[in-house]
Amino acid sequence: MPSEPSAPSEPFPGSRPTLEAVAARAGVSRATASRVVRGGAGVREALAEKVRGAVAELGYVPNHAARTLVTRRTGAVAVIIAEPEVRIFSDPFFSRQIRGISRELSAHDTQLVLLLLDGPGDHDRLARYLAGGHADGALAFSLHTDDPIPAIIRRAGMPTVYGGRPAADPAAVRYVDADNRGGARAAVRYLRGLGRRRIAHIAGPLDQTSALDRLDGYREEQAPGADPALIAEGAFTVESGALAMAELLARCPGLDAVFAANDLMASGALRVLKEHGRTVPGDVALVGFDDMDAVAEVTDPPLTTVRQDVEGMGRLMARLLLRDLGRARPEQGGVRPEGDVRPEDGIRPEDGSAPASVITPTTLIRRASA
Amino acid sequence: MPSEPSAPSEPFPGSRPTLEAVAARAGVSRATASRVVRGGAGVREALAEKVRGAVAELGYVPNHAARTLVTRRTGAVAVIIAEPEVRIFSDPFFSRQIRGISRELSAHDTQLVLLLLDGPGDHDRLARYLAGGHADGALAFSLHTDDPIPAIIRRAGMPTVYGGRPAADPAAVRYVDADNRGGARAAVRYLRGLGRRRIAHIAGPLDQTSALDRLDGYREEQAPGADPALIAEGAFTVESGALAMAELLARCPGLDAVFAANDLMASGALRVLKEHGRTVPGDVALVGFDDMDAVAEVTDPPLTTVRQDVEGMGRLMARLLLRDLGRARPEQGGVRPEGDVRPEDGIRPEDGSAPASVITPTTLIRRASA
DNA sequence: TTGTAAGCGTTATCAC
DNA sequence: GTGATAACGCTTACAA
Repeated sequence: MPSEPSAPSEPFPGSRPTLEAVAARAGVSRATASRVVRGGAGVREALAEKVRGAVAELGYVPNHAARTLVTRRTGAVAVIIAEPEVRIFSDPFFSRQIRGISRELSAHDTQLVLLLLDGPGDHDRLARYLAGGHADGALAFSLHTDDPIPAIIRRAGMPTVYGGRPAADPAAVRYVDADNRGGARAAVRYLRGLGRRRIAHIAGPLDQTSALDRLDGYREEQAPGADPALIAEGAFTVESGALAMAELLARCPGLDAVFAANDLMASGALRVLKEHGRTVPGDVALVGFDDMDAVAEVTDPPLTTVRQDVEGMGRLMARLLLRDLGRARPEQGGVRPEGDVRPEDGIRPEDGSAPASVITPTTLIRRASA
Repeated sequence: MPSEPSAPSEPFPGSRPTLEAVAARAGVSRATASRVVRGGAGVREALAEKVRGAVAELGYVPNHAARTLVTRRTGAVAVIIAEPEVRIFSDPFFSRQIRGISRELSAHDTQLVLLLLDGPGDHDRLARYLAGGHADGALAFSLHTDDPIPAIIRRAGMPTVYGGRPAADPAAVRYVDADNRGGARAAVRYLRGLGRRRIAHIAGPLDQTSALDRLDGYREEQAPGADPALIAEGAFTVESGALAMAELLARCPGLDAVFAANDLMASGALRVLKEHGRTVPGDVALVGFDDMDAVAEVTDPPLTTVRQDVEGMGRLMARLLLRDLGRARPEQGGVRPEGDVRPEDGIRPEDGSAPASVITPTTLIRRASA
């Protein structure tokens, strides 16, 4: 005997209506009801209409667990963020990226499960989570050279896209990164165009590829044989920028420009420059990186800086992953093999090898500091 | 005939081992294997040991969907953030709160599903999501007076805790909020203690309770009959703060202090004060709110401001919700009825009525601007 | 096109 | 204590 002879037109308090109830209500089999709920291909319109009616009256919503159990697809993507450093949350970088990711995922009815790892203790949890089949794919941010997380993810064997080029074996994975090197070059070139000749650099922590790439870009635009004393390493924080600046002033009192690897460090540098009686941009021109508006627009003077489209990068990460999951966006037109990502989205890395990673462009934003 | 006669000692490539396989391997029934996997109460130690061995050898991880299907518990909590305004992501407020939430949830093996709503178009998606039984409870941030989201959540009928006091019917829901009024009072009191007498206020958008409460606090500490022209409304952004400051200077050139409802507006105000030739804190003392370090430590001079423990508030939200879900933390000691939240965590609202909401304390952080 | 029925991997209710 | 066995709600061959 099938469930209720006649389902109530209002959803039950507590237990939600099942497909069985919808089928009964519409006078069809569960199979047909299921077909209609999933798009209705191959069902006579008359019946489909009845089923849709029943769905509406009953307020039916598919049970996700049941569906996942049989399809083996969760409709969810894990976003993995390791945060050994507090820094991550004192700048809006991740927020922005996540917003881009979220937008793209929800456009494809995919849920975002956020995994914030607090330290090595959480690695087990991550492994268990991925193994448990909670998510169909993963988006991860590669932070440090020696991060064990990529290995854990690889072991889980699910499609993954990284945010930022991983330090280890970047050719083996898919990633989306800003054109850090190009952005740095543009910054230095701009300073040179201003007539500056003794351009210092405050680098980020050199176990992160973004910091390394910016340093590389800086070096490439320097006059050959430039003084290595013009480079100081910071940690992407305000304080470290201040420290580095003090060090640079001591070593090279004659510097007339500074390119800092991010805005936070630039703001620290700015403070120290003022304390030492240097005017900005008069005595020293200053350029940052990130265009983190909460900082760059707030300093005095506001920072000239290199902008990266963080939200766009997030969207791109999600899009790449969805493609791997076989859920490329339909409204985007036909999906060309390896072609979902259009030229405007970024620049392909030279190698052009298997996992098509994407490098997104940066722009120099002129404000008052240089 | 049951599945494999003898399971392989290495996990299959592709399909993961099931409980059935573990049971077979250990020579017990599926029921017993299940008991062990879930804690092993009521199973002879010898057998339990065998099962644990099989689990380890096979690399067994429970299938989440199957478990959810029968227990009707997902082990996930939805975190709902509406972001009509870009502001949300240009300040680290949500990032911090989410980190607190994440920490508490993962300590209880609960997943965080992030729902970022991009506008009214996403309301359907939210309703469907909640109805689909993806999550056991919800954490939401109430942003505006007329937000329809609370109604949607209520209709879904799941335990919910709000971040920030909702404008509508706050007594009907559980929430965690900072002591905005108290913080504002402390700020103004401090300015008065400095000998300032014409203290202006740059309020936040008055359709948010946080802005309202800060305004109330300001008013309460003002000398009775203070000039209402000393109040200007902003929008929690740098630019709006600048605009408000210009307006205030025009209306009340004699002002000697400003209390801004957040740091971003304070920084905008600071810029305008300088442009008008006023020194800070010499001519005008300035106090912000939030202690958003990326801003408060970066301005010149750094901001004196009111700090709220955002991460702690996030943790508290999660803890309250977990309690409602019957998953109060064990290591916290016995769970007293309505008593999981200790006094140090915050101040109970006066009413003391049913949904025990929590108000967390604020602290004045002295820097150079006042 | 539509219906029947066999799972999907667990948990939970019983007997034993 | 332990083991059959019936759900849980859905998708999907396979038949009709």
